[in-house]
Amino acid sequence: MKYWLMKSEPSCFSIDDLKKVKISPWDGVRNFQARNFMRDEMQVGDLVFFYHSNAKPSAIVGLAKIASKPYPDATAFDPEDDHYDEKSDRDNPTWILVDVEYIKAFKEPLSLQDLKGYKELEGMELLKKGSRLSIQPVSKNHFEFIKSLSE
DNA sequence: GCCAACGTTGGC
DNA sequence: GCCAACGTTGGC
Repeated sequence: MKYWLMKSEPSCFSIDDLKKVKISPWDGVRNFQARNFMRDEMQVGDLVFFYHSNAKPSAIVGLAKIASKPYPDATAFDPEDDHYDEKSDRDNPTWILVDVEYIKAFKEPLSLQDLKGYKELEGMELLKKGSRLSIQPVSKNHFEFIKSLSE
């Protein structure tokens, strides 16, 4: 069992959107590091913190889980899509994703600012200066600590 | 809207 | 393979 944090701008796709559809492909990722986590390391059943970036405030807002094995991101082949990538080959797709399934939204979002106040979370990728990685592993200790904060 | 940090691209 | 230019992310 691994633990993850996945960022999304709520104006684009929020925890409420995921709640409505229950399960959704995590499409549009165009960063190799983030892709590699989805392609190589995620397992069905892994738990995920859903994070709202560029939000007021930016915060961890809920819990989800990985719900599929990796498969190609269809939006990369759609010229009408914002995330179209003309260099991605259907026979050898560049962009790979997994499905994410809603578990719950936290009663109170855990804001980035608040999270920075806990010494227990020192070293967490999300809290590092200049951290932009949109999909990142979370250690078991950090995951359980944050989950306990949400309860 | 600003800007720091970081990733990607392309000339050489 | 270096690195300048450019684009994107994301906090503030």
